[in-house]
Amino acid sequence: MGCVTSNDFPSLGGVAGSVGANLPALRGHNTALVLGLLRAAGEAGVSRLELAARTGLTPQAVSKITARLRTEGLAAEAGRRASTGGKPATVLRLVPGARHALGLHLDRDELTAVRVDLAGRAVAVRHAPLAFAAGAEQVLGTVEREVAALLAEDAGPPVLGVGVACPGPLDHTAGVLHRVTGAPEWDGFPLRDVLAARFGLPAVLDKDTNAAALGLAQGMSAGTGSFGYLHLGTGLGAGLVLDGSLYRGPRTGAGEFGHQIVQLDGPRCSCGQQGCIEALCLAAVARGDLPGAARALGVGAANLVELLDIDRVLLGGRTVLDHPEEFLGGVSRALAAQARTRGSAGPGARTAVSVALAPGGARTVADGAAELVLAPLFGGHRPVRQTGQGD
Amino acid sequence: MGCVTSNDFPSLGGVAGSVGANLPALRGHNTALVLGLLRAAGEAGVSRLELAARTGLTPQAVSKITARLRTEGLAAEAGRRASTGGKPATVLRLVPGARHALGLHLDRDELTAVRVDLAGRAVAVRHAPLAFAAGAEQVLGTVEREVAALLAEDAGPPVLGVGVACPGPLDHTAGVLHRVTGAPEWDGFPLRDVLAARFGLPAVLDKDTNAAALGLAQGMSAGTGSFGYLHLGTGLGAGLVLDGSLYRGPRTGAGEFGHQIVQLDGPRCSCGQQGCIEALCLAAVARGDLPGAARALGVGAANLVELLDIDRVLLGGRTVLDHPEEFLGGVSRALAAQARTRGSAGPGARTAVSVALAPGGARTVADGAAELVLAPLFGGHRPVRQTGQGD
DNA sequence: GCACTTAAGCAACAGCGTTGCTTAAGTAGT
DNA sequence: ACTACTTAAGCAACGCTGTTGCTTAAGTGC
Repeated sequence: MGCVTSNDFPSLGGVAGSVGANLPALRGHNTALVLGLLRAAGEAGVSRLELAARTGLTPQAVSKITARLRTEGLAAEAGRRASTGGKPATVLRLVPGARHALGLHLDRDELTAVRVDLAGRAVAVRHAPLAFAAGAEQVLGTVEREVAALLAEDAGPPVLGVGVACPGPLDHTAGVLHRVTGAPEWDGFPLRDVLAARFGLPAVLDKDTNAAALGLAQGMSAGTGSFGYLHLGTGLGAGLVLDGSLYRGPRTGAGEFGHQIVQLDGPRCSCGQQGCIEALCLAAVARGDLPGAARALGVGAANLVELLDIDRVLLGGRTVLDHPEEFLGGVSRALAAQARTRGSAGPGARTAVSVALAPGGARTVADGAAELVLAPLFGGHRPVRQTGQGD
Repeated sequence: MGCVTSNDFPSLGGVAGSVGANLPALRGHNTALVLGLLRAAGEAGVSRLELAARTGLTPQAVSKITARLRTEGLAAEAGRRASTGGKPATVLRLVPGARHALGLHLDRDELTAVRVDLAGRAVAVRHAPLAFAAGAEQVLGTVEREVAALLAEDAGPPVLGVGVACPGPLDHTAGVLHRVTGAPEWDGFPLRDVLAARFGLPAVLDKDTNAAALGLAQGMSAGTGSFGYLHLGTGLGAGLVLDGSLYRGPRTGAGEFGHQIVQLDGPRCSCGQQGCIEALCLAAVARGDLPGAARALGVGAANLVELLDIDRVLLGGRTVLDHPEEFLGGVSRALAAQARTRGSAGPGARTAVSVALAPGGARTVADGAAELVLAPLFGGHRPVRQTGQGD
């Protein structure tokens, strides 16, 4: 019988149900894979043979793919490696400046807009005050002005699209906002399509925490692996990257970390429930009890680690950035305490999950928003089952 | 029997990076997709044109694929639909009896072994007492006897492999057990490879909760979607199906639901921490306070729903099965309370997540273990990039 | 300077889904 | 009955994919 194995191709996201694959899809998959490896290699570059080894494709296939990428200007040769006894390998690198993407971070009181290259590095950054609650027209005006400024950069490469990150809740698939706290008139606003129409560019909408997590995922070495990004600002939310890809949940509702209940019958939260992490954290911060806030956050992080087996916890958001030491310390203490309870011998033992501040500081979300546009180019690094070579 | 070797069940994780796809992979993907749709259609069957519409492939491609499946005996024609103005459609159905798979549930005191067909229906079931803590040789002897009995079925179809479900922790990728509570000698035991060698069949090892969740995922209508399976027996664990595929985490550690902390400074748990759901639940059950136990479980379920945006919660395990009404009621009350706090107007509104007992009763895990073998055949229903792309 | 090793490309090839057309098998109108 | 139309499905040719076999390029080591 023929081999009946499943092979997954990376998702473009939002597609309902499973979809068959044809030759263009195959080609796109492999191209994205190679581009992703080129990107991950960064300045150091990769040789064709290394690409072949990592993708499982034949060297000849890699040669064909990289030749296409070079003619499109996305990749270039960049010197040679030292010989290892034979012809020295030619190093290939991504050409970061071949394309750009825009990232918008619409926060409650500020807009951050970035123009990034294919490596995800910002080549232009703009800030502007914003009154998100002031209504659509005013906000759209500000957005349009800042984006126009970024697009006006003289003779830059093609811009692939605009990634837009907002506070939730919203629907990533439909590109529609839901009832933003304190700004009811946005409920149901099709922000993605409106912006796409105004700029004549593809647009992607996602929650700020999701965008940040996606951007941070790019920075991590392993394409696979799981981590959580915890964002403590005016509220508390999380972005989850599971097995190397952003998990949004069926309704873009995943990552509502703030209203995890960690204290039965605890203090009342603004959401109506009792004992939510967010309520505990914000109350502690308000009364100047940073260790208490950090501890509440740490317990939530420990729960997250326990439930999802994640490798790493990254912290961000204004409140965290205002007091980085306290929060890092509190969370890592909570995770260390948790790790101590999981036996310390045998192959099942694991050390405490590492905690760190999310790199990028105040620009984490905007950079991540641009990544919403870039990520599909690079295949999302999802593990794919190896081929079942015919009989 | 062709290509069904242990190579067909590669460790899905652990692979370094992503893998390229070639023509056999493409073919395997589409074949699995079609097989999955045939399975989902069940007795009713599907026409070729419907398959084409759902996969996005051309009718001609579907004809070729289904022709291959028919010659392999995996699919068959089964009558015709009523005409809708033209030639009536030919109905295709999966031939469930074409292959079988075995599922083993090794619990602490009992072994359940099933032989299932391609539809996942049990065609033979065996039970045997087991002393998991009594050591490897004794357990393996019992397993071998029961499996031999199942394999001896006269002239059955080829058996694709053996799925093995155990209490955690363990490593699905390596097929190795970790320190099972109360049975330290199992720590590091390569159960998967030992069983594969003894039976001469591919074997897959996973946690009982994961196996159960995988099996339950098969039963659900939508191939995509997320749900959680909560298992309350001697311990408390969870199996997570996210976006239609089982989430195990990097170290098969996901789903450690029992030690989610929901009460800061709560009662001490056997794990060393305080306020774990498991501790609260078990203590409540021990003192006959079923509503209290159900409430603790409900709060945990609500946290799960909030964090992962899941569609559905399924309950199982002995303790739940002993008092189904109490737990169903308690958990659904907790979820309803949570839903009330999320505004009730606008497109973002969602009704309370549905709660139900996991179908299958005491055989949920064993059936799911068999599904560990079957699932790769059917493609896992993962969303896949749409065709075309181009530049 | 010869043998060897490693890198990469050229050309022919097998196999995938697609396209264009044909055949099969019904319904609906006259 | 007969034609026209609709829908389902197969046959044959095709374009394009990654693969295979071989050749060329460019180093190292004795």
